[in-house]
Amino acid sequence: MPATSAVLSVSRRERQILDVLFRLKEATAAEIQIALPDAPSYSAVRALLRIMEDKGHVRHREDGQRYVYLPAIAAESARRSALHHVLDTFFEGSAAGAMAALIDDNATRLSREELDRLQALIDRARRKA
Amino acid sequence: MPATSAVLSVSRRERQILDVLFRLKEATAAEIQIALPDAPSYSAVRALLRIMEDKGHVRHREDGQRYVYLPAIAAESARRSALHHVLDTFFEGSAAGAMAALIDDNATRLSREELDRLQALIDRARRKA
DNA sequence: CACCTCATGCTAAATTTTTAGCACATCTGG
DNA sequence: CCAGATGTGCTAAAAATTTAGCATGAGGTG
Repeated sequence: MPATSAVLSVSRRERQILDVLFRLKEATAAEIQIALPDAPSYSAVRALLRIMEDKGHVRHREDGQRYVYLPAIAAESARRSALHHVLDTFFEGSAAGAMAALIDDNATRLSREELDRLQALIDRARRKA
Repeated sequence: MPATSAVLSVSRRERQILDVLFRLKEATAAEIQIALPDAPSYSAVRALLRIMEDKGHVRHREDGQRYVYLPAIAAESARRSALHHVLDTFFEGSAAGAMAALIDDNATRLSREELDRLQALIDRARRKA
């Protein structure tokens, strides 16, 4: 269930790494290694990160003497892009369709607070419509 | 912005092909080729499809003498999986958060009918909650 | 200071993906 | 019946991804 950026040119591992970074906001190579499915070697992770930095997919800041990596594209836009991709692929572009699926999904479990919040958003959208 | 199945082991092209198949429901190699970003050769597409069929990612039925390919996993579960992946990656698992993002997104544009439909779903969820 | 740990950068090699191109079968139209 | 389109299967090679492992530097400790 890959689902990351609009960048179609990321390899499987790169995609996984990006996913981890978005989830964690930022992470060291070691942390990424742990978070990765069927974890590759530490060395492999570092190599990947270096390559991805070249390509501009990630960047890093130095903390003491180790590197802490961050996604290079704003979480905001990556998120929008990922959502739209799912919409286009599975819901014929319909946001409403996707939301319906989310609400219906048992695993979702919306709390009363969340429902209120959604309610408010819908009311607002209605006024604009 | 890849976003397909839970199968982490798909390559870039395989993922793209799966995306196309989910979007189109089913397609011939030629149709897939056209729909693919920076289209590869026809021959390449067919080879990929054969490999993916081996791996069990797609299957085909015969129409006359050509093959029409379909995703091997139900759109339903692929969809759920893709949505959850996006949720986990970008919204800390919160469906409500994702929905909020969808509603807020200018590109979304919910019609009055859709709003009504969502409203109904929310009401129903509320009763269950 | 000598040593151990934990970083990094790099290169070279293994593995996977991706591609092209042949050989062969079926259908259609002249 | 033959030629041209279109389909398939397959194999081999090119390209890209992914991996391991070495050399090196900084920090901390007995």
